[in-house]
Amino acid sequence: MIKTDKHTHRSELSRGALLILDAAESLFAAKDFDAVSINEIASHAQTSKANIFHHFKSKEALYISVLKNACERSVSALNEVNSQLSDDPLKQLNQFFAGHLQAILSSPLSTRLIQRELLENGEQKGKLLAEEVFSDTFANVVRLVKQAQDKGMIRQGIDPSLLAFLMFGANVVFFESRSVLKHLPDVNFTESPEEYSSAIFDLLTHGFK
Amino acid sequence: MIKTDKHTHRSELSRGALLILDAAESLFAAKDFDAVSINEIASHAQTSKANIFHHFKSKEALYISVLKNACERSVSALNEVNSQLSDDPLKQLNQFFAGHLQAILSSPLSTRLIQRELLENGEQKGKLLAEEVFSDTFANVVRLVKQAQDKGMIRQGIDPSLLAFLMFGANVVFFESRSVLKHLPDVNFTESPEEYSSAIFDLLTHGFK
DNA sequence: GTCTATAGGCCGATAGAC
DNA sequence: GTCTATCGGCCTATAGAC
Repeated sequence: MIKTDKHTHRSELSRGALLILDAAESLFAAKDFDAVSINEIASHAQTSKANIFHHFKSKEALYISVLKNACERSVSALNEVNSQLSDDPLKQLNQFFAGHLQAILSSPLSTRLIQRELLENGEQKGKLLAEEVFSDTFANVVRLVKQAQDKGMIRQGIDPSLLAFLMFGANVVFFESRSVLKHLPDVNFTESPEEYSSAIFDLLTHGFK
Repeated sequence: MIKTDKHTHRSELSRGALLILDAAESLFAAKDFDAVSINEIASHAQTSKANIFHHFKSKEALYISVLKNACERSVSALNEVNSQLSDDPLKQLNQFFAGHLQAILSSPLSTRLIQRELLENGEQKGKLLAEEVFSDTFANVVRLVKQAQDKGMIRQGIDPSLLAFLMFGANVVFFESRSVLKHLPDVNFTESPEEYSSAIFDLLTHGFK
């Protein structure tokens, strides 16, 4: 766990602090840590700079609160996806894959925050992110793959973690690349995540051969 | 083209300027634009702050020089990969895929720079990046897929650009995720890009079924 | 809890000597 | 081309009134 002496969960924060947290989230999601000033957050939250330092002991502490919140929201969104699955392991996999992409796209702020954290601080905080954010969901998908494998619906030669990784990866890359994808000729799937999901899943299922 | 009144190609730069450029590249690759100060670049290049402003008209101009250089190096590395291919379209695809991952991993500085540029400025500069960096290489791979499709080696239902995208994406995500991947249990492919390449290509070829 | 005012530091960029 | 010295500005963070 990250250690912070102040409250970090939304439920423990006062109303004023929540406004600050939300303003900070949208700004930290849009721009790098250093590119966001406390003044800017203050004016977005319609309060004063000093008041931010009253609620959060430093700029970094505020950032960490924002990040933890985003991680929690992200994890719980994925748990929700995980809880609404059918019985057929293959269908489960398909549903999870589509749901994951939807979750990513419907909370672009959290996604961007985590993505940047991975890019800038991955080498230091990779372990933390692995354990607190990705581990459970990833393990669940790996388990799904293994179940399907046991029932003969996925061939034995497949490495479950590799398939799981590629499924997550396909979604993440879609999110990351949209801004450039839409300017490439002959790319038709940018505007339709559902089509993308089902086309990728079909490709992974049957291969291109 | 980005317009810059100063020289931006390495060959046009003096020795002093090159030292600055290299120092700047390693720092800009490691940290965000705002997190790198001219003072820091100066001390890494063993020169003075003022001298940097003598060679580059602003911090941003220096950053753009660094970025353009990285893009050019990245493009030419991929062209090299593209030029060493066999006749069989499918083998070509496989070779390109493996070569692309190798190229990414062997120039992590350029890769990180471009990745960050996409993350931070993708919405504005997505078109520029698409046209100047990704377009040609992407088109080449799409063409490879179509050739293989014409020869019946890839089934007709496959969208060539989708397959090409997933191949690039699989490599990019591998690069991005290594710092967290290596902390996930049951993931064995992190340390071996070659294994990863061939396993993914096999998965894409035959599917998991 | 919220404010104004300000401390103290580092920033990008410039002037001008050599 | 390279340097030292310096400017004006914005930054995080704090002091202290209300």
